[in-house]
Amino acid sequence: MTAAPRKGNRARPAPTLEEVAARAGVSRATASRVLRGDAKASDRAREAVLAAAREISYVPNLAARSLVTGRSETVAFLVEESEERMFADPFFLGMLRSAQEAVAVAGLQLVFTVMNGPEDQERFLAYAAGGHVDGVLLLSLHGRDQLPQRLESLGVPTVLSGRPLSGGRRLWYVDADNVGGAELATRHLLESGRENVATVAGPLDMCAGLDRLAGYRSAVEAAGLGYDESLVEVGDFTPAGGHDAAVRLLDRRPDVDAIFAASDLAAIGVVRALRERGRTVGDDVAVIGFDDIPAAADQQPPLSTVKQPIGALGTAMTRLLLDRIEGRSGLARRTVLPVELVLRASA
Amino acid sequence: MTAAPRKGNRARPAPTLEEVAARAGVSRATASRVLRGDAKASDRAREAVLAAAREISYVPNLAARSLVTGRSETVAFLVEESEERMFADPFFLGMLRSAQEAVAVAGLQLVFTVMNGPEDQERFLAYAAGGHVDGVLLLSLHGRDQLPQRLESLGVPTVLSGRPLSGGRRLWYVDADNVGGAELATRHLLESGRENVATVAGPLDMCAGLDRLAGYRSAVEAAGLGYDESLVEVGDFTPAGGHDAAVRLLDRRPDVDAIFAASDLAAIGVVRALRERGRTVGDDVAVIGFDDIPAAADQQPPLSTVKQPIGALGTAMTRLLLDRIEGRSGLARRTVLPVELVLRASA
DNA sequence: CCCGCTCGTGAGAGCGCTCTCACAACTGGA
DNA sequence: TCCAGTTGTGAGAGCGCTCTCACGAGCGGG
Repeated sequence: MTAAPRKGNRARPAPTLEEVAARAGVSRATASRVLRGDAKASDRAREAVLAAAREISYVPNLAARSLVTGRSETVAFLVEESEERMFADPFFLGMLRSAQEAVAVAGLQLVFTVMNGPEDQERFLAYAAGGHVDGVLLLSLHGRDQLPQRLESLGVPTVLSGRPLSGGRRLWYVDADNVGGAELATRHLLESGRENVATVAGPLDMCAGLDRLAGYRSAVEAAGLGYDESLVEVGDFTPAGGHDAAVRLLDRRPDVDAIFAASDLAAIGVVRALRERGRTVGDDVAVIGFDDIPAAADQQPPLSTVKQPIGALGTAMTRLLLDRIEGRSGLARRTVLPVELVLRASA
Repeated sequence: MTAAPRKGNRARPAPTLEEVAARAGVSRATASRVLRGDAKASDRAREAVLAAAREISYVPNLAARSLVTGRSETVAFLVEESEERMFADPFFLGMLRSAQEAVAVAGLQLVFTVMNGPEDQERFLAYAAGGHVDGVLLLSLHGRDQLPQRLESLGVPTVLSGRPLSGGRRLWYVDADNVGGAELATRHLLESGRENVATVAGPLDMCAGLDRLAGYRSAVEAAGLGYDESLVEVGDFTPAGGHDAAVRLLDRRPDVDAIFAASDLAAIGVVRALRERGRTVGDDVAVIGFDDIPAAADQQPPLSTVKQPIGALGTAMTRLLLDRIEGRSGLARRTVLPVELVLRASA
């Protein structure tokens, strides 16, 4: 480490509350009260303090405040994905956007972190538990990762996007109705006369992947068809993963006439694979995705999909976290938002 | 304010350095030295402290550390745009991504803020000057906004994306060669035999808009053609703005046979307007954009453009800011990265 | 054997704020 | 007139850490 100057390159040290108080002719306590907007302060004192603060461009030192209040007025938005995936997936971006908006409305700040490996996790844990954030919004938890449990046990309130694979009873989360949405899509395909309705599932180490597969299965069985494993191919939530899964699926079952893909991104890959095989999307093979990302409507043909309320999801997560931080009681640990089927030309 | 519990919902108060020291049988000073990785500490002390810390799950309180070091190990990524624009523009997203990566590599955290109005600005100023961030990356500064100057004067090192309209001598920034890129594009259009080369300029309250217009003008004049205002229409960096500007342009000058748009997003709007008028893009009217966002290559026809090194821009900004924070000397206040012409079917 | 080292250590002074507590200065009802 | 209640204020004790400084132990060279 070089001999870095403290506190930026500021010419003189930042003014302190002490100086404001002295200038206003009151005590530190009174100055603090006024500056925090505490009701009990005389008008005379208030004006003097405010004027003094303005005159010397006083800005309260947040670290000092934080030290005593135990609050940082900051929450973290943490994504367990590569930067690549984070920025390629409109779902994550939509969540980031709505979380950022909701946090700003509440007057807090958002720390945005992308987590790639275990060492990132340790670093983040130290950061969060160190008191630089009041809570964590956690997206894309994989497998049985114990991160949320560890955060909670260190006293950091955490809200997940999506039901976790383990610890679902004790953790807090907001989710879309993945099972219901997958049922909706699959049932529609079945009812529109398709005979061999396949699915390109999402990653099975994530609850969204499992739930959407469960919804598919449930709809198939409800139609009295029996669950046929040869119609199920596991992919992931990316176009490449969807494409490859569709290729494997078509090799095995060329008679497929409908595919429910576990995400729109995967569906885009599925459509590409179908084209490569000379199949017509919509007509020959119906395709339904999941998410309703903006690009879905721009596909050729426009992609039918299960619309997730992405903005509402992000807002709900953030509100829940903020309410927990505020110590509000009577909050539900789990919130499940409804989804809806959006039919376009692809199905 | 409700009576919120301090420090989350933690059962017992977080362990302090004091407790680690007691458990390890050393002083607070020694424990601190070990935990910070300070060289001078005996192996015996080191092991004892590390073991004690592990046993009681000690995590240093960052607010306390911050209070004495004056550093927060956090930088802000601030965009002066609406959430809408921030998330619709791949340029901003690319900058966010590369900044986030570079900051993480350095072991710091990123606070992500979108600023919509003047009151947001005041709030951010208080936050930044309050010591919760060590520096600011500022994007999309409009007009003669004095925010960077104010930040600097409060001791917060700031690095801008793009040369500011005012204060360019004293502020720090990283920019692409906007003038050169616009010249490149315009010259190419001229040299490929186009006679009425128009431009849909960017917003003129931003340096990128002005510089790209200046580059266009310089190329036109270098070709001995004289600057014709009827071939210039001001738009903004959005598809809608580009579309509307192109419509006005085509109304006025139906003889236009080439358009240089100040951004790819604007170019997409221009192409749409051209189509609506029954003009063929590439053939009838050549179009070149600016930025080389991923969507440029996916357009029909693929869009020629001036490629900005978005990732390198974000990385350079971040490195510069971190170097300033570290107090490194001999840093250049301005960095201008080269651009290149990418030719596709649209020109 | 003593001097001047280096090296690890601990005591203690803050960093700038909030918050509790005690107190003085007023109120108004008996 | 007195006493309870209210209201604004200041003194002072931390919050948990880092960092300076002084000190004692250990060392080799004169």
